[in-house]
Amino acid sequence: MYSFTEENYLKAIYKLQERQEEAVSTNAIADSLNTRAASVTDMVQKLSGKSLLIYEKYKGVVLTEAGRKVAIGLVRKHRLWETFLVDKLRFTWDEVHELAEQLEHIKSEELVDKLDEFLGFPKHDPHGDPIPQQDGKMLSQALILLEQMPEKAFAIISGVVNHSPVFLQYLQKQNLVLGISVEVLEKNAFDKSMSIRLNAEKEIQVSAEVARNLLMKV
Amino acid sequence: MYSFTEENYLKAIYKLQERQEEAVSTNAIADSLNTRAASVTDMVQKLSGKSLLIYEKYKGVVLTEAGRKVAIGLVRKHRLWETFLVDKLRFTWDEVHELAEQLEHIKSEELVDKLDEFLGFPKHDPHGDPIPQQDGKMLSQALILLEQMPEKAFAIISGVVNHSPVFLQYLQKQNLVLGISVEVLEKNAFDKSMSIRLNAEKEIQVSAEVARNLLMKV
DNA sequence: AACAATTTTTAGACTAATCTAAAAATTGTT
DNA sequence: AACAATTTTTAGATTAGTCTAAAAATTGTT
Ligand SMILES: [Mn+2]
Ligand SMILES: [Mn+2]
Ligand SMILES: [Mn+2]
Ligand SMILES: [Mn+2]
Repeated sequence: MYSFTEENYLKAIYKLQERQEEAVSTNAIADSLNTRAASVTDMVQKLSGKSLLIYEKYKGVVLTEAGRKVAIGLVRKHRLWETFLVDKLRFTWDEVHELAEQLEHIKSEELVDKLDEFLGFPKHDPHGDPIPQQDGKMLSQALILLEQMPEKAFAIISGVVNHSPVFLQYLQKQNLVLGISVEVLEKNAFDKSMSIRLNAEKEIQVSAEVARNLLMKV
Repeated sequence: MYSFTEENYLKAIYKLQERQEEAVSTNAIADSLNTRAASVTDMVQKLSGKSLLIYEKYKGVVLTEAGRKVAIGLVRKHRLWETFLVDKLRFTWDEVHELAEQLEHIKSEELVDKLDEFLGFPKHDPHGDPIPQQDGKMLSQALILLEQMPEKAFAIISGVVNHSPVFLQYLQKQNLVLGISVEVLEKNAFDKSMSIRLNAEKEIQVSAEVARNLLMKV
């Protein structure tokens, strides 16, 4: 078993690696974990010794298959717990991330699998992120940003880029939640704000900042 | 907030204090936490500095009201999580203790209260132990041991003294589970074993060891 | 190619929690 | 009351994870 701290490093590296193809830098890891580069160097040397990642001095790190497996297991647990908190305990989607950060470190394969079953094998968490299955696979839909949609196009709100509570609370208040259908009425060339219609009913304005943080399924 | 380790010490001291009136000894704590007396001395000095217990050199420790509150909070979380695992996730009563040992350290008042509500405010955990409420109070029924019951008496199985998985599995197999009504048919003077009837139906034999580990509600 | 800026590593120190071994205090027995 | 046995505390070390400051390597710019 891996320590709480080791697990957090592996998940952070996995998330950084997700976007880019290159090795993950020491500073990038330090930033994402709110720690110092020196601490990161120590830890990646330790994780390298356990064959969870490949580390070359001054070259950054890449997870091994073993490291990736651990990280995906953590993502699976994190997203299942978030789903439990929202679907069963009636937390709102802006309240669950920090709790899931704790719960994802509970050690038990059986627990996570039974939780998965109890929740009805959900495919997505409360933020629209895909939930990895037992075998580590997860379905990734092709989503586009709201800002990329042309006028007159239709799509369904299916995810968020920014996961901050303040953004999620704003979306909730505007009823910009998962599953809502959106029609683009007008794109303002000046400030990139948009007029959109929700569920063929209410018409609202959203800023460019909002438009570039909403993921849509066409 | 208190560390994982501090919490474990507080709960262990609380449990040891429950039975006896006197101060809890260093060795008793060391035994119950599988650690060394020297480590216990260090930690109780630290907890004393935080006013969670009263420590006098060579005299043992007693929890303060603050320390007691923390410990009861942990017991509440432990027993609610056990109830969740059995009632919702379909674990058996012999499987949940170790998992609850992890889950009881998740930090969130709101989570435990919502879990309580989700479970329908249960009064007892899967082993018959009372679940403390938000205010720290818990109802304690007067229970007696099966071995103390006279012949021809009736009572309901309401708790266990020994919580070990092997004992719980044995009880399950014999259908000696919570809620079953028991009639004492005969007490064997030689080996203290007993003949009992379950739910006015099946008749079985239980050893003295079993009889002194089953708690009954008259 | 040389130098400056940035990134990364190393060296050394700190904290929380633990241990062993030895010293000190308490308890039990004669 | 004296001494032995037991319990508890102290002293000093260890491990995981972290930090700051300084050294080393890499990258960017002229
Ligand atoms: Mn999250
Ligand atoms: Mn999420
Ligand atoms: Mn338990
Ligand atoms: Mn229990």
